[in-house]
Amino acid sequence: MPPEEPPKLTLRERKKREARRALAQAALRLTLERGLENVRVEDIATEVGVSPRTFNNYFSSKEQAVCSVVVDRHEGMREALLARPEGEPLWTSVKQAVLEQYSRDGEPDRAYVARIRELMGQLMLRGEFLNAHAAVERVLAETIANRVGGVDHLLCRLMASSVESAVRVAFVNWFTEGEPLLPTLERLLDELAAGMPTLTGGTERKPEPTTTTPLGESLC
Amino acid sequence: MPPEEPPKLTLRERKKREARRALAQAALRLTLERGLENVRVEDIATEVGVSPRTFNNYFSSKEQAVCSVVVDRHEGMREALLARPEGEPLWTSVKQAVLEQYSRDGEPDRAYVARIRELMGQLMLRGEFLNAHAAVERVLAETIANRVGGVDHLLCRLMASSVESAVRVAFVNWFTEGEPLLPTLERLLDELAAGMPTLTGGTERKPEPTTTTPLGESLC
DNA sequence: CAAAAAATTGCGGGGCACGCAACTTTTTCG
DNA sequence: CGAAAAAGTTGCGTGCCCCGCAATTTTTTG
Repeated sequence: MPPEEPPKLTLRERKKREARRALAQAALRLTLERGLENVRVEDIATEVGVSPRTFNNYFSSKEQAVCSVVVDRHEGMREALLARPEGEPLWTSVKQAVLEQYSRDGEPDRAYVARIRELMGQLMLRGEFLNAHAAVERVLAETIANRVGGVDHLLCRLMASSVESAVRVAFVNWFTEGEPLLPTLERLLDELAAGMPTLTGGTERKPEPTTTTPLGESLC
Repeated sequence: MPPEEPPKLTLRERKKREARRALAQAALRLTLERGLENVRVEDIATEVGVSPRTFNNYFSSKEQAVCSVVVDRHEGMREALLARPEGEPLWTSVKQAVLEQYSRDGEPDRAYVARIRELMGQLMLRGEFLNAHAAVERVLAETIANRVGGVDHLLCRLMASSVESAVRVAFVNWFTEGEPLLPTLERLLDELAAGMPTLTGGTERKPEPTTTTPLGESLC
């Protein structure tokens, strides 16, 4: 029987992706349901109908599986940013790309928020979560560099990093205070673009060439 | 025998702190020496002359112990920031406080840097490391809020978060590129304060993405 | 369709984190 | 002071996790 559609990806590849997705999804669902400490690798594997050993072929820890959703966002982020019109100011592009990315899923329901918030209490997850964000950050920096013509890599990383900061802050504010995500996010990005004048008083005068001790290096 | 000095802290408390410090130090030293995967909890405990079980009374994981140095920095950060003169512009205060904090330790010798860099390859540590930074971030936000009179908590968190972003970016640049930490850090903080005009302002266009997008993400 | 390439699985080992129940040290107080 | 209480340490046992290895099954290739 000839396949109706000859997909670009080999059968093997499709199965792999599907398995990975299923495992991640199961991991997240179960964790939201019972809390991470009550989910054994075996449970996740069973849920998907695969051996526990196989789980570890895809993820090297439960935490990684749960957080892989976050990582998956970077692909969309890259595309969104690259899709912005050429002449547009960089800050506008970034802002729109980010906002677009985070308005995909509508405002989530209350119970869900509560669970997520609870999850973040789980320290195990926080590390992995931040790790995932760091991955997104890298892609964002790369894309920004690409966008502006690869001028100053350091600055691109700074921008990516602080944009992610805004996202995280808005996110936390959302699920702890219950305030809507997007308006907050937009405001924070605007503040970033302006150097946070609201806080610093707007009148930012040049403060001395800063006679700091220039040579020391820090450890870890 | 009457105690020469009546320390504020009870004997019990002093012993506890000392034990914790010793364990953290041993953990870091051994990890730098052999790499995290070749350090068992037992090794660390033995080094300090305490039972493995006791180690877990202080830290709930090796990683936590190794990264506790970072966490300890937040105390200094708060003090430094609060010590800045009253009228000083906020950005200056923050900048000085951060720079001061990271110029404490002197010579960074090459081998040491190499080890640290290697360490950051260890994903296990990255999560915990980022977690530690998040803790610092929290304290910083609090202190900033305190400094400016608790106006807008959200903005304070944004500032703290993006400042930590700058620190992280400078730090990574330091141990991957070998460039000096403090000048970079100073520059990044200045850029932050100005909304990153070098990237966004000036010539607001840079077509030709050069299509050199490296697609693969190395981690996760 | 058979050989090659790649994925899944069971097994076993080395560790880690932690609850629990002694046991020891420090602190408190009559 | 000295005994009870409070707090810290330790050994033991348990459950789970991660991974290397080798055998097996599935998919791809020529």
